[in-house]
Amino acid sequence: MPELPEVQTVVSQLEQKIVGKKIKDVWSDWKKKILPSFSTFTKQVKGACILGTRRYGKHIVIDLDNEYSLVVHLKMTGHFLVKDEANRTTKAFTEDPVNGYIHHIVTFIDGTTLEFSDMRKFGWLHTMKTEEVETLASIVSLGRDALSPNFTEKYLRDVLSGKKKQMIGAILLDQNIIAGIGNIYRSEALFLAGILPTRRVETLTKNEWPRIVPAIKKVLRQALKLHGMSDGDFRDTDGLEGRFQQTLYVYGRGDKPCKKCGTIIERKKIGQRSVFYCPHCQK
DNA sequence: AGTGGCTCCTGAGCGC
DNA sequence: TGCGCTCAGGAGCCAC
Repeated sequence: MPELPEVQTVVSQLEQKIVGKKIKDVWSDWKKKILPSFSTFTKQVKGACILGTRRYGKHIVIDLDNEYSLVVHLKMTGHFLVKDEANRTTKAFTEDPVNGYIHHIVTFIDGTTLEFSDMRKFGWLHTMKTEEVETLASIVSLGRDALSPNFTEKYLRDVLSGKKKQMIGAILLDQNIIAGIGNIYRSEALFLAGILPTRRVETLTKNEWPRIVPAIKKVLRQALKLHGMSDGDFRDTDGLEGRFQQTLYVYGRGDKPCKKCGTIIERKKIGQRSVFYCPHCQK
């Protein structure tokens, strides 16, 4: 569920909230998702201070001042909560069931905690030398970041020149081509671009090509502004929902009328994932 | 090269 | 009421 806008929301909030803090202790009740091991993790982070945060596609990187870094993937339902004396008992933390699946906790010496809630336990944390972060397999293989200036129509055309038979809907999900898009924003971006997800790359016209990259950037920027979307499980570090779901045109709207033309939105599977599209607005 | 299926995991929603 | 089924989904992996 967390895609680029949600992950960037978390990275920005962590930058504001935990940089400079010193780690006192760590705890986990789901150690199999801490790599390379919980004991290594403990040794490498205890006593270190947070230097800063970064994002690679959907990966979160938390750099420490001891030459180690913590790389995190939220996968589907993972999210970070930052709790302190002042906010620990807010309703978002105590009453929202989505925030109640805490499996990992980092405690700072000032009493603040960085907690990782993850209902489905797919998310992972991986400690390594800071200099090794960019060599991690799932990071080194990433395509250009969807919001980076170097993600351009030319880049997309070049990288897709060897993938003419693939469906554009599958392309948008491929992190090794474009980093950051997930199942929600691929449907939304293709709606904005007016292109059916099932279209093969080789059939895209000269009028359609220039619409793809701007549509992707537009939908991601809009979502980022609203702290992402939380139809399901995403929460920001305050435990609060994003607001983008109110602006969805097609995702999750199967059998409902298109907000632009009234045609019934259809749903289909590409791979194992649902894509939603308007058969009238998208060609 | 391009698909399809399985896996990790849990909760929601459904049919009976 | 409660059981069992299916689905949701990021991404790696394997098979055809």
